[in-house]
Formats: sequence, structure tokens, C-alpha cells
Amino acid sequence: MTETTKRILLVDAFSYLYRAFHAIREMRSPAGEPTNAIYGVLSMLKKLRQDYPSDYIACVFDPKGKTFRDEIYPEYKATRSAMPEDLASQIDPLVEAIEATGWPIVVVDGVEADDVIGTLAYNASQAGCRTVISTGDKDLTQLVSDKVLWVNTMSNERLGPEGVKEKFGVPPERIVDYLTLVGDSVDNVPGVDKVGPKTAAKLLQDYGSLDALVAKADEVKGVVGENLRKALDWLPTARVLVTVKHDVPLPFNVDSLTFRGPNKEKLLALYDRFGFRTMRDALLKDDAPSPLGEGRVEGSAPPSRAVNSAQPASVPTPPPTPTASFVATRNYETVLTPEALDKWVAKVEGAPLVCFDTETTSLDPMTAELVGLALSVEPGEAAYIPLRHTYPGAPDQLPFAATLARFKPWLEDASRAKVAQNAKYDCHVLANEGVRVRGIAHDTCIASYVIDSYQRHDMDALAMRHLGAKTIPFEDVAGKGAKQISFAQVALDKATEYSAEDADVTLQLQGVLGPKVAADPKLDRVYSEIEMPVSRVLFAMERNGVLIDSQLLAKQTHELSEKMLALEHRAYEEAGQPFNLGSPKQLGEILFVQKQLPVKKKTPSGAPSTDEDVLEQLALDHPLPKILLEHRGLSKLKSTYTDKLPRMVNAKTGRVHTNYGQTVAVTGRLSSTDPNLQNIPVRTAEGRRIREAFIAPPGSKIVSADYSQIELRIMAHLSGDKSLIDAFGRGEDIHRHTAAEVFGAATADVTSEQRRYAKVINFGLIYGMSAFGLAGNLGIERSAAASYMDKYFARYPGVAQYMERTRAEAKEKGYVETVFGRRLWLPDIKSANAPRRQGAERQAINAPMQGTAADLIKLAMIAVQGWLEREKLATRLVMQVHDELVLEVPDTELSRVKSEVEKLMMGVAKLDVPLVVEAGVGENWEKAH
DNA sequence: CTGCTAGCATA
DNA sequence: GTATGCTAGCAGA
Repeated sequence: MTETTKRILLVDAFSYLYRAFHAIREMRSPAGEPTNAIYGVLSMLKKLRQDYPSDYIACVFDPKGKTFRDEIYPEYKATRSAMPEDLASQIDPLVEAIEATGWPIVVVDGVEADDVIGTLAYNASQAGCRTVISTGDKDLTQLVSDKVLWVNTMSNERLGPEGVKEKFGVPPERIVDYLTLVGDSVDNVPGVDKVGPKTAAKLLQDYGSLDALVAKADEVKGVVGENLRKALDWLPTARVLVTVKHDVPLPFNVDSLTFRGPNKEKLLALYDRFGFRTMRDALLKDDAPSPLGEGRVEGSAPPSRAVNSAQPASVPTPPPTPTASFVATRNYETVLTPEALDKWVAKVEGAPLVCFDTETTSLDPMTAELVGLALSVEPGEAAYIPLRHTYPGAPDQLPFAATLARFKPWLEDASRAKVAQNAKYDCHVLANEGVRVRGIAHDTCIASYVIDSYQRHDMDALAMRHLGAKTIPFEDVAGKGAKQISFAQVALDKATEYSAEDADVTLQLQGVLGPKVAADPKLDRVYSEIEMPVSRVLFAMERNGVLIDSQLLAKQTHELSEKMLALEHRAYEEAGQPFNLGSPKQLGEILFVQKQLPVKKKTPSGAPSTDEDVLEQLALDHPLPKILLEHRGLSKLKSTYTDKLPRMVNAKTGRVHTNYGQTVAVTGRLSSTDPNLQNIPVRTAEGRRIREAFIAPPGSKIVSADYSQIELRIMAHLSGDKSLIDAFGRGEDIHRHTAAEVFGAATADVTSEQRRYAKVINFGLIYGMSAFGLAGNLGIERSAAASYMDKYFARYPGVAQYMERTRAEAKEKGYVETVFGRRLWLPDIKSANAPRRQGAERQAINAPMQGTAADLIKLAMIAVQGWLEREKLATRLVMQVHDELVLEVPDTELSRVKSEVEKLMMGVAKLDVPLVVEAGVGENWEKAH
């Protein structure tokens, strides 16, 4: 090639200004001026110049005044909110700094940056030049051609003509038509009602162009056609608004748009003013440029490097520090060769702490198959090792088994510290491939949960909160919903950007969260002695799974169907017509319109409620509600349990493997999903039959051990109430004791109704109840409920004081704690909004009790699992239901396990009240109770 | 095809 | 009155 094509690089500055401002955490200069957007844009410009070396470059800004679009459409951009003050104040210094870096800045009065860019790109194409347009604005994809490339540096998207077609469903030359139809809510340009991206693309594919579509507007069917015809008058204006001009007069010569080199003196002064130390240092060292560029930066966002770029000489970096500094270098490598593999095996084996992350085919941990592995040993550097990407044209990858085998010794070595985000999942995935991961030292998800359970703990949220970094969402690489593709279908370059980033960011998060947890002895204890150890136990329990008698459930499904069918017919007769018993809407119509039954209460959205309470009241006046109640009960059992559970049996293990959520419940409890094994029916005889299907294999039994009255005992302990502690100490029936106190009777004379009332009161206390709530629950006058509560608090003054103390402490500190120091923050505790504040007060009362109970059983699980492993028993923990542990125990181990589990559970902590455990044995879960 | 509501299962 | 998760129905794409 003798002829060299000239290249031109055009940057839409404003589109990045906003993004940088929002994506980068707050940064301030020593003088306190906001600087994050300045930092972001400067870093990006530097990166762009590295990634796209060009003959001409320009950083294009919008002018301050109005443009022709405002003239023809006064509403243009009318819905844009004013620029935040902290962003507006950064513009002038940014312009100054950009000029000092040597970039030509272009602002044309009365002409939007888009139109300047359009004109420059058009002229360049005419002259045979190639143009790269760097912008976050999708509208500019209309300029894409074989000579014009659209690049979004923030999201790592690059679109040529094919890319545009793939992304929008239409080629670049139809983007104007597309935007006209869809409209632009950001700029306040309406399109055609109900026409979104998909519909617009389809219409243009069907009709060829907007003109052709308009010509045949009468043929378009449905609501879309109607709306299109309504919009016909508007469309020409919309089209002008969304069309980027390519013929505006430019008051300068393109030849002037060259990089001028930095004005070092000025730039140094500005860096000093902004507090950009690393940028300043890099500029000073510029005479001897390092291959790493700026490397590590305090604050944020040094330049990145392309995937697969050559490895820089290894530069020792300090360990991640507790300050929220984010290394935005993206030195990410796709490992495809034996040499690169050797290097990374050596890297992980030599590193004190390694972050790893798996990419898989599924979210279900037990069936997910490994697609690739990401590793990071220092900030800003990571590798993605694709193993099973299968899309057409996928590059040859390292052999799966042999490659995994290279990492296996390290993965299985408990002395080699690893960190991951939600490590339990990755451990399952690797276990599915025959690797038993050991040495999980840290989990960023769990650390975040321990610090503040109320926050979100997904990696994207953590990166934003603790590093000020916006990470690539999974949806961006794999899509979402029905059109989501498997990670195995994701192109290697995209996969590397995503997966390596996950490993990199997780390692950096550990650098922030680890010290945060370690710095607080209470949090450190909850993290190190409860959550991390119990995570291993949960992994084991999930893998163990529980055996289900699918045949029995099938039989129950059948019986339920028949009973429901009979009930349906009876309901139709009573109603005088057939209807869907499962539809609250249809049901409301029958009950409240046709039958004119009284509306007892409304749902939050205003419809008459048909819930259990209401139907029970209505059942007194009419036979239909009773039938509905019965039907509902059976329907719930069938759909949620007898139908569903057999479908959840894992084909390989023949067992059901739930997934315990360790970072979901704000109080410290676990949650259980897919399926939820923590809400298997128990209250009704019908429901309990489902528990008969939870079985042990031949030669084994189910052992169920639960804490008795655990939360009330914790209340006694926390409150120090003497009467309550003594009652528990004597082993009394606590509800009976409460009834005797509240109703002034001898314990022996308490009626069953009095005991029932006392039980409701006791539960209410745990929930932070009010007299109002108690009255509602017992169906009594509020004054009566209030007098019971007064009586209670008079008899148990320690409890009354404890409640008051807890509320006061919550208000003072903003959080409450469990016995073990687990913390629950209560952001609403000082809310001016009374219902919110009262809600927070109830949480303040409840959380220490619910949370301490959670702590206790987690400690018990750790103790039980530890004992089982040490004793090399075949007994397996199979379920946890908040205050109950369920085990599958070989007959030979039965007596030993039963007594030891009881002992371990009771002895897990020494409270001021005894912890009582009730254990049972049976051939199924129901009989074990 | 996705997101919401109503209702209900557990501790 | 605390804490969860799941299903069916239904509306809006």
C-alpha cells in the first residue's frame, strides 16, 4: 500500500461529559471543586488518541445559544432538566484543559455539535478519508458508512454499517427514518405513538423506507396504523429534527484540526489545581513514555488498553488500599495459546490473593456448564480464558479438560486464597466439572451484605458504590428476555471485556470492602465467623439436595385435581355461571356485583379484596365463599407444590437442590429459591401431606431439629426481663405463662382461648406490634387490645424498657444490632413521614430478635457440618427453615447424630435463657416432627 | 413476551 | 405489626 488514507477522529464532547459525570464517583480538587467529569473526559480523550491514531482530530462542543432546531420546533429539548451545578461548573475548566492537552476544540455558533460532526464526516468521506466518530449518542449512527465508524468509548461499542444493521435492524441510511418513527424522548421529539425500536425496524424492513411507508400508510393495520396516520403531518418536522446536517458552513479549515501537543506548563498547573497527581506525574515523565501509560491513578479512570494487547513489563503495584481508588486500566487478555495459559497458571500460583469468576450456560448453579474462566491478580489486569464458546466462527480455544486440569491443583488448594463475587455459585459450577474449590477467603457479595444488608450487592451496584465505576451489564453482552443468548454464544472480544472486567473489578472491590469489614471488630466477626463459614455449609447443603417422592406427589396432584373439579362445579352452580375461580377480578364481579355481597376491604389498588379474611366473613352469609376458600387452598397446594416440586428434580442426582440466598434477607436470615423449601405447608393436614413426600433413601431417615420459641427466648435475653427469663428457665409453656400474667389467672386455670390470645400477643411483640395491629389480628376492640398490652408490659417491665431502649438507640445510631454484632441500618428511622418512621421502628424491634435467631442457627449449621466432616459421617444436612435443621441420616448413625445435633444446637451460644431443641426422626419430613 | 397485582405458603 | 418467594391472572407491549 503506497497510498495512505487520511484519518479523522471526531469527539462529541457533551455526550461524554454527562456520562463521565454520572459514571465516575465524586471527585474534588484540593480546593473543593468537582472534577470527576473533567477527569473522565480527559482520560477518554487520551485513550481515544491512543486507540485511533489520526491525522486530524477534533473535540466538538455544542454552542451556548439556540440553533435552527429550536426555531422550527420550540419544544426541542424542552424536557431536558437543567444541568447539575456540579457538572456545569466543570465545563469551563474542562475546555481550558482540553486546549492545554493540544486537542483542537470546535464550537460553531448556532450549530449543534452533531451537525458539525456530520459536516466534517461528510467532507472527509468526499475526500476519501476515514472518520471515527466518538460519541454516546445513537442518533449519529446515521452517519455510519464504509468510511465512517461510530464508537462509544464508554460502553465499548463500535458500529460499522453491519453493526448498525444488527443493533437497530435497519442500515445506517435508514436510521433517520427509524428515529423519525421512534422519536427521541431525550430531545423531546415525539415519534409515532406505540412505535418503539422493534416496530419501527419491522415497518422499515416491510416497506423499505419511511417515504414508502407513508405512501402506503392506509394499508398499515391495527393501532400502529392508526397512530401512523395521525402522525403524518408531524413526521416531516420530526425528520428534519432528527436528521444530522452535513452541509453547514464551517468557519475554519479542516487542515487546522491537528494535534498540537500539550502546553506542559499550563497543563501541569491545571493538573495541580484539579489534584490529578498521577496525570501530572505522567506528564512530567512524558519524555520517557512508559508502555503502561499512566497506570494506577488516584481517583479514577486512567487510559485503557485494547484487548489482547501486549503485556507490559510487570510493574509491582501496592496491594489494593482501603480508599476508594479505582484502577480503570483495562489490560485484559483473552487466553488462547499454551504460552498465555502457562503465564496465567504461574500468575495465580504465585499470587497471594486471586479473584476468579466463571462464565456459564445457566443461572441454575447445579446445571450450569462452564464456558470460560476469568482471573485477576492485580487491579487493572485480568485474563479471560474461553473454553467452550460455540458460536459459528468462534476461534479455536484451549482444550477444556486439559486447561481446567492446569488450574485444578490451585483451585483445590485450601491454602491458596481466592476471592469471588458470590463464590458459592462459582463453586457449584466448578463442582459440576469435577473441581472441588477450596480456599475461598473472601466474597465481596457477603462483605457488602455484612456492611449494609439494605444495599444491593450485585457487582454492578458494588462497582458503582465503592469504586465509582460503571461496569458492563450482562444484558449488554448477552441480551435479555427471550432473546438472551447463552454466554457460549458471546463473541470472545465482548466476553473478555465483560468477564475480565468482572474479575478485575471484584478484586478491586475486595481491596475496598475487605479493609472496611476488618476495621470493625463486630462486622469482622459476623463476616469471618458466621457468614464465610456458613457459605461453605450452604454450598454443601445445596449440593446434597433432598430426596422427593415424585410418585406420591403425582398421586396428590391427581387427587387435588379431582377435588378442585368438584368444587369448581359447585361454585358454578352457586354463581349461576362458570367463571375462573383463580381470577380475583372475575370473582369480585360475581361476589360484589351479581351477588351484592358487602365489600369488606379494598386492595391497595382500590379493587374489592377477596382474600382469605374477607371470604371467611362472607362465608357466614353465603355458601360460595366457603367453596372458593377450599378451592384456593387446594389450588395453591397443587400449583406451588405437588405440580412444581417433581419438576424441580435434578435429572442427574434425582434430588431437589434449592438455592439458599445468603445476601437477600436484611435481618440475616437465609432465603430459599428454585424451589423455595422454606415455605412447604405445615399448618393444615392437607398441606402437611406434602411433607410426606420429603423422604430419605432406603436405609436412612429424616431427622428434623428445631429451636423451640427461639425468638421469644432471644427477647427474654435481650430485654433481661426477670419474669420472662425465669419462666423460660423453669421450662414453662411460655404462652400459658403469658396468659396467666395478662389475664390474672393461675397457670393451671388458663383456658385454651386465653392461651391462644397470649400466643398472638407474644408473636405481635416480636413484630413490634401496636394495639391497633393486635386488635385487627384478634378481631377485638382496639381498647381491649391496648389493655392487654398494658397488662403485658406491667407484668414484663423489662420487655417494655427494652422496646423503648431499642427505639431510642435505633434513632440515635441509625441502626440496630444482633447479639453477635450483625447490623441492620434503618434509613427511615428519622423520616418525617410517620408511617415510614413507624415501620422502621417496628423493624428496629424485630430485627435484633429475628437476626439473632439467624445468627444462632447459622452457627449451629457450622458446628454440625464441622462435626459431621470431622467424624466422617455419611449424614447430610439437607434443609434449613429458619429455626429448623433437616438432616438425612443413615440408620447406623441415627442415635448418635440425633443427640449430637441437639447438643450442638443448644450449646451454640450461652444466653440468659436455655436454648431448647426438639428433634424428631421419621421416614419422611412429616413424620420427623 | 415482560412486568405488575393479588393472594398465600413459611418462620 | 417482622422477614421471605412463587403462582396465576392480566395488562401493556
